[in-house]
Order: sequence, then C-alpha cells, then structure tokens
Amino acid sequence: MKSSRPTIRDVARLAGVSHQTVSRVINKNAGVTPETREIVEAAILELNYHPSAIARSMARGETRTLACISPNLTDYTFASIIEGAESEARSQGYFMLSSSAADPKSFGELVEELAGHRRVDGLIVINPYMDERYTHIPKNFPLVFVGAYSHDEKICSVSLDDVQVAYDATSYLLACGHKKVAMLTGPMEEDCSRDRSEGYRRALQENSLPVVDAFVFEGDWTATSGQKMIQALAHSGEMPSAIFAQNDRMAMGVLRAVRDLNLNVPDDIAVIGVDDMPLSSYFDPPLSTMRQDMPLIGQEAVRMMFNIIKKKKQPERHLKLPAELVVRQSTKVTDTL
Amino acid sequence: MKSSRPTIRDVARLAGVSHQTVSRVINKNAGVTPETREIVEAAILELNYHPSAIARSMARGETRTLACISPNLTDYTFASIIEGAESEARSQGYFMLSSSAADPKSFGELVEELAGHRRVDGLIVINPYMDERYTHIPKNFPLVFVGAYSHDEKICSVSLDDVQVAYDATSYLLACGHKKVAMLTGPMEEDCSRDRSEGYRRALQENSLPVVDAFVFEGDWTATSGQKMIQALAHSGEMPSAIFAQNDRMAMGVLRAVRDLNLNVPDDIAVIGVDDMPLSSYFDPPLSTMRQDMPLIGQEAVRMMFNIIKKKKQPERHLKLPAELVVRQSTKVTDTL
DNA sequence: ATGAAAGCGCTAACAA
DNA sequence: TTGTTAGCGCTTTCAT
Repeated sequence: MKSSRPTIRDVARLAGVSHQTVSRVINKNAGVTPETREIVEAAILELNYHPSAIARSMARGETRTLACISPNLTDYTFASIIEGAESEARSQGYFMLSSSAADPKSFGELVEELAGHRRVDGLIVINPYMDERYTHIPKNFPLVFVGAYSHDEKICSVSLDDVQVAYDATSYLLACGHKKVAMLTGPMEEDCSRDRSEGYRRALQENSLPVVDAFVFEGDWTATSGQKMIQALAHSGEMPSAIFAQNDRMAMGVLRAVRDLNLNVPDDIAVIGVDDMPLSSYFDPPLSTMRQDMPLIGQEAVRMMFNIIKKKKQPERHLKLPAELVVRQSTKVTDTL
Repeated sequence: MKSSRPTIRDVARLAGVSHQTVSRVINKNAGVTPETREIVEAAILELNYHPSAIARSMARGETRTLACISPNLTDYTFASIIEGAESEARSQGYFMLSSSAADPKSFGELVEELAGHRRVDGLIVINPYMDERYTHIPKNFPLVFVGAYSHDEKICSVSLDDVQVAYDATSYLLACGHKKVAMLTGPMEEDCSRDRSEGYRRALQENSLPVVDAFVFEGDWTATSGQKMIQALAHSGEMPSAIFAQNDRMAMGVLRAVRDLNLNVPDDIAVIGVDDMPLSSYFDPPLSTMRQDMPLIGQEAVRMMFNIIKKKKQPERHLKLPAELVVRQSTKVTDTL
C-alpha cells in the first residue's frame, strides 16, 4: 500500500504495458491500439491517477503558464485586462499567474523569479514604465507590453490608441460648441497620460484653440484627484466650460465636486471620461465617455504572446485598439457659449 | 559554447566544486566555508546562472504556488481579496495563480488541473457554492474557502460575519427611526446573501417589526438590479422609507433610480450598502455603508493556508471578520416617521 | 566541509 | 504498435 499518489509507472504495471504507452494515452498520441488504450484508461481510473504538472513541465521544458504583472489587481481597467488575458490563456490550456508590483524593486524581484527562474513561459506587463526595470528580463524571453507601447520597438505591445482616443474625446467636446476645454491627466510619467495629452493638444490646435496651462491638471486616476482639480479651478476663478478627464474615476470626482459647487453638469460644465466602467452610466449625471474594450486588450496580448512562443510569423508587433464614443448626459450640444 | 542556460553543474565545474556545494550556496544552507561560497557566487555571476523553478519544484515536491478560483476577477470585492491574498503569498515567497470560473464545468476542470495535477500547493476558493463541485478535489488537499463558510465543517474558511453585518446595518436604519425597511439581496443561492438576509430578519424581529415579503427583493449584485428594485417598488405603490442593499453596487442603482423618480435620498428614502468600495463616497449622495476589509480577508485566507500546508497547529478553522459602519449622507436620523 | 549517488515523474528519441 | 533508454535540473541522503 503506497501512500503517495500513483505515477505513470504504477499505471503501466497495472495495465501490463510500458510507462511510455501510458504516456501516449494520457497525451492522446497516435500509435496506441484502441484495446491497449482502453486497458490503460481503466488502470488510470482504478488508481485514480493524475499526471504531475511539474514532471511534465520538467520533461517538456515549458510550464504552460504565463505571468501578468500589473501595478495592482483592483483597478477596474487592470482587472478587466487580466480577466480577458486569463480567459484567453485558459482557452489554450495555459494558466495565468498575476502579480502586482507597485515599485521598481518588487517589479525586479518578480521578473527575476518569474522569467529568470523560468517559472512561466512568457510575461505580460500592464502599464509598463520605460525605465531600467527591464534589465533583468532574460534576452529573448517572450514579453508583451499592455497599455503603453514600448519605445523599444522590438518589444511587442497591445494598447488603446491613446492619442486618437483623447483626440476624439476633445474633438467631440469642441463639436458640442465648447471653447474652453480643460483636461485632467493621469500621472505624466505614464506614457498613456502623455499620449492622451497629446491627442487633446492636437484637437485643440486643429481648431485653432490655444492650450492653456491653467486648464491642464495632473491627477492620479483617483476620484479624489478629480475633486481636487475642480476645487483648484474654483479657487482660481477661471472656469472651463468642459472637462476631458483621462479616466472615468477622475471624472466621477469632477462630477461630485461640481455638484458641491452647486453647478450643473452638463449645463455649466460638460464632462467626458475614458473607460466606460460599469458604474459610469449610474453616475450623476450618467457619464459620457470613450469606451474601451479592456478584456479584448488582454485577449490580444495573450494571442500575441502565443505568436511569439510558438514562433509563428509575427505580422504586427504593435497593436492599437480603438475606443468608442458613448454619449450620455454629462455632455450636450450647446449653442450658448 | 552552450546555447541553453547554465545549470547547477556548469556553475560547479567553473567553480571547481561539486554541484551539491552550489546547491548549498543558492539555498543559503550551512556547511559551506565563506571562501567556497565566494568562489561559487562569482561563478554564478559570471555564468549569469538562475536556478530553475521547475527543477526545484520537481525535487522538492512542492510548487510554492497557490491558486485562487473566483467567480470573476473584476468585481471590486473579489479583486481586493485576491490582491490581499497575492500580496501575503508573495511575502512568503509563494506565487498566486488566479483563475475565474463562472460555471461548475469550468470550475471542475480548473480544480482538476490545479489540484489534481498538483500544479499548486493549495487552493483558495472565493464565493464557493456548496454543490457537487468539490468532488474532484483530492482528499487532504489544502483548501480554504473565502466569502462563505463551508457547511462541511472540516473545510477551513475566512469570511465576513455576514449575519452580523446585515444585523448591524438594519439595526442602524431602525435606530434612525425607520419602520419600513426594505432589503435588496444578492442571488439567494449564495450563502452570503442568505446570511445577510438572516441578519436583516433578526434585526427586524428584535424590534418587533414584521418581515414583509413585498419589501424583499432578490438582485444579482449589479447596479442595474438596484435600479429595477426601485422601479418595481414604485410600480407597486408601496414605498419603504429605507433600503438595506447587500452591496454598494446595487445601492448605486437604487440611488440612481430614486433620483429618476424625483425623490430624495435620504429624506424620502434612506439607503445603506455593504463594502465601502472606493467610489462609494462619491455617489450622489455619498453612501452610508458597512465597510469590510477585503484585502485582510485575502491575507487571512493565505495565512490559514500556510497553517494547513506547514502542518502547524490549527487553532481556528473558521475565521469571521467584522465590518464597520460608515455613515455618510445617504442615511440620517429622522424623527418625522 | 564537501562529494557521490539516487531519484523526483515525466517526455522524447530510438529500437524492436 | 510497443518498449527501452536517457535525460530534464534540481534536492536529499549518505559517505567521506
């Protein structure tokens, strides 16, 4: 009576075949007669045998596991991307190991243990920073960036077309009749914030409108930073007629602060965000926003990863996905400005 | 010139020692003279050697990886629990593999591959359903339930004290002066919803108030279901003066629907939720709620897991965490009822 | 303090 | 079609 779990050899012994034949059966390889297969399968059932994932990884030289490093796991955007990625990976028989790394140090350790120790077959990095963090990634290790595209052209990436999204959002505000459009950005160290700022500027310039510094605020993606922006604006006395917030959460803070000022959205100030998180249509008023399909971004990132891992031809290194304008009640066409 | 990565033996050869000595060095084991250690470390650096996680798992018989199965990865509550769990696991040198399983079938497959194949050392299940899903979990496989506690007493669990939370929320509403308190539940197939309903009933009964069926609605945790409840209530003509929503998202839907009816919160209808999600304080009006510390729940689940894995004495099998009342502007003391 | 030998459970290459 | 032989890269046990 062995106490530990049965191995491929135990099954082989019971079935009266070699362990290799058992291996063929569990891997559904050709070259086994139906009769032999049946005998082996019966033995597997009888022993309640399950192959060892570790031993397989060992012998195959691959883990069939991908890792995803994200600034955190709770932001709706990140979580949605991860969910999309995980689901796509699973559908291909791969697992996803997700970790959060807030600072460069923990990021480095993570990379070391995940990629360096070959705990996973590939690495997806959400919201990568373009700094020295990547020095520990082994050369030629499968790597895909998500949410910002790499300045190092050789690194694959999937992201929203941030410049375009911001351009569209701002243009829409302009088309509504606004002349004084302010912007609330994410942290400017993130490429995503910079690209969205660029789109905003472009839209303004194309309409021969100036980019006024007093109307550009740097936030940190939180609702609180949106609230602070409005308070600062109120304090300055100079109010815009519309605000482009680079994400919905900050837009929510803006909505709240405008309410606190007894001003009306969209009559006094129009607001548009980016993301279309599930709660956005429940904001007061329901928020106009640029909807992005985050699960799709995760899915595409994993597809790209498989292209790299399986050494298929790799047509595009950089994929940029579009966003869609969703008009709700936080914006409206105005002729009175 | 070998093209593949260096092994422990390559290091040993370069350092002029046995591979065992190298093993001792990388594991920081005792029994190596400082001089030998230095030589080995130099060799490791020179070859840019990194130990193989798979080979270690193979030899040790453990993966140092935990898995977390959740209905999804995007719900703020789940994501927060996972984040807390992942962070605690990492701090102990473990990794966390998180997967979502919406239906019993995919849940079963996941369990089979994660636990059956020993891809991980332990399994954390968020919002477990008490059905036949667990038949595939190997006997004695380390298992911790989160968010609902197991009716099978032998399975460890960490959860919010749901009965108490609901009791407290309802009692608070009662203490505010309300007599007609309605409730919006999660899906009644979830233990969590049932327990919270129980707490609601208990509070009512202790105050000699009847539990009226027309005031209890079953939702599905989404804001939309909150909205529907109010619409149904409005249609019926019989309005409560306060609503206990079993989570904040549904409360948000309630807030929105009440607004659409041109009624005021908290004057016409008071609302309290559960969770205290980050956006709750930005709702209109800011939402009173029962705050739960979700990262802590995840953290405690992992701690419990380590107690099981490391076969320490296991003082408590079931941990119930408290929630804290947070009063904002969606409720207020009323004497006029 | 160090080294040699055995084995973890599988897959892959080759033989029969 | 099936079996045999080698590893995969470590850790563990036992010698020295």
